[in-house]
Amino acid sequence: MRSYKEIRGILQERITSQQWQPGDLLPSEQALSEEFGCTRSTVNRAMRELADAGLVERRRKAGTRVVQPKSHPATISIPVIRQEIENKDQSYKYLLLERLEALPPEDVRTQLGLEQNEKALFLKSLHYGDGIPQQLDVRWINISALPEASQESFADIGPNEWLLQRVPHPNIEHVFRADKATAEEQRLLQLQECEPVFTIERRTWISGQGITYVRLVHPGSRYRMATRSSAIPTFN
Amino acid sequence: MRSYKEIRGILQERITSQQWQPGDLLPSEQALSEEFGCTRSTVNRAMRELADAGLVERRRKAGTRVVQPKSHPATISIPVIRQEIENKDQSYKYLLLERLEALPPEDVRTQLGLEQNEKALFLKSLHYGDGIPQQLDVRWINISALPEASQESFADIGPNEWLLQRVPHPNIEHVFRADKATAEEQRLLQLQECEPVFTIERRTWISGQGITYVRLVHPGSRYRMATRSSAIPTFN
DNA sequence: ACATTTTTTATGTATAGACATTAAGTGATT
DNA sequence: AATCACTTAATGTCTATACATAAAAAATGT
Repeated sequence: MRSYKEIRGILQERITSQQWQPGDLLPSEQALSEEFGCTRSTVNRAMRELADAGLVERRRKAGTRVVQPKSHPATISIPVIRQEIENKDQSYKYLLLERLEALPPEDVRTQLGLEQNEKALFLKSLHYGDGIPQQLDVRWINISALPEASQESFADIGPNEWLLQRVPHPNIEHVFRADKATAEEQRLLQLQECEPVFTIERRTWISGQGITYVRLVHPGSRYRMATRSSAIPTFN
Repeated sequence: MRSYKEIRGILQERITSQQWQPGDLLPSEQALSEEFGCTRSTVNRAMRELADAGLVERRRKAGTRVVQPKSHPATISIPVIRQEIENKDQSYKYLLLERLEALPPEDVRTQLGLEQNEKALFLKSLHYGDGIPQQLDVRWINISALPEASQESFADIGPNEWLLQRVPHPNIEHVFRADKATAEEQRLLQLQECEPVFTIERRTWISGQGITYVRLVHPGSRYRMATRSSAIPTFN
């Protein structure tokens, strides 16, 4: 008797080995359940997970087809910078550079969904690994959504970490860029002439309400973002 | 009667609203099935999908707990550059700069898993949008794994696109970086002084056998990588 | 007090069966 | 040939039930 995992593995193998090619129709759940000697439910779960993984597409009545991918998937996990530094066995240091409540610029205001004259919390902080600057965090926080932020000094904990604890499961949008460093960035991050920065721009919100808008700026020579391993699963 | 999607939505709401906080134990499937008036299977599916999404962690006997996230997830889809250009309604042009079979450098050799004196196919190509260079593709292909590549001129189709069709579902590993441009990159991509490049490094393989190793080099000022929308689902 | 065994319990998986939903295919009608 | 309604086939979901498995908790023995 075959488990859904075994079946999923067999089907995946037939697809990646191109025994079944993009566009090809897979046998119906009915047919496969007979082939594998199990119920349709079991096959259903196997095929559903392959669909979740993007290997096949399923449509009622039309059946299940192997997908012709049009792009390469990549899933990234962006840890809090302290984690990243400590994982490299470096000493972590955090420095708050600026903290004030002010009217954000227009673009940030709309990103956070604030009123015309609503103030937000502005934070600028720097994170070191072994005494070398690794990340500049320039951030606006919506204090209407998070009044506790006004009470927090951020002297001892980075805003990223603080927010991750306080608002654990927001919606997120990221933009990644390679930028020329501004003069300030060059000074703060101790960059060499012409050294670029790797920028992560992040916007988070919960049910339509903006939480934070941040630019995480990294020295190009000291930062890389990598996908854990393979994109195609590798399930469990 | 509630569907697993409704239940999943209700549980998700209770988590994101922090009615259930990180570390909290959720009610058992049994208890929830009574609350929602359905069978345990239905609750199981709802909770399982929340676990897949990373919102909760489940362990036999111990139950289901809300996760305290330690990082921000981001899933990216990297389309073939032609798609990306045409989606912006720009005219696409492709130019093959170099094509030769040669011994790859040591690091590439190990990445592809080649023998000491095994040759590989080297390709260098440039992709334009509206006449402006957008991507430089510098690539090695394992011709032992893909003998057809030797027969392909790559005069009319980019290697990325060709490979996506030929090897649709490989394993993938990505590294993203902000780099200083080399002199050659500066010339080919028509970069300004000090303009950085956004580099995507990709390694693909199937069942241990290396397929390709590539550096996709983009002008920093003309490239951004973005996550589609939210990281936390947004399911179906 | 500590280690070992047993019990218990929540999740994990499978089954057999039912009905729902979607959309492809078919055939009749215009 | 185009449009309509009807049939049908494949996936989608749910139920009720059973047994498996992992690990926490309790009971037992030393």
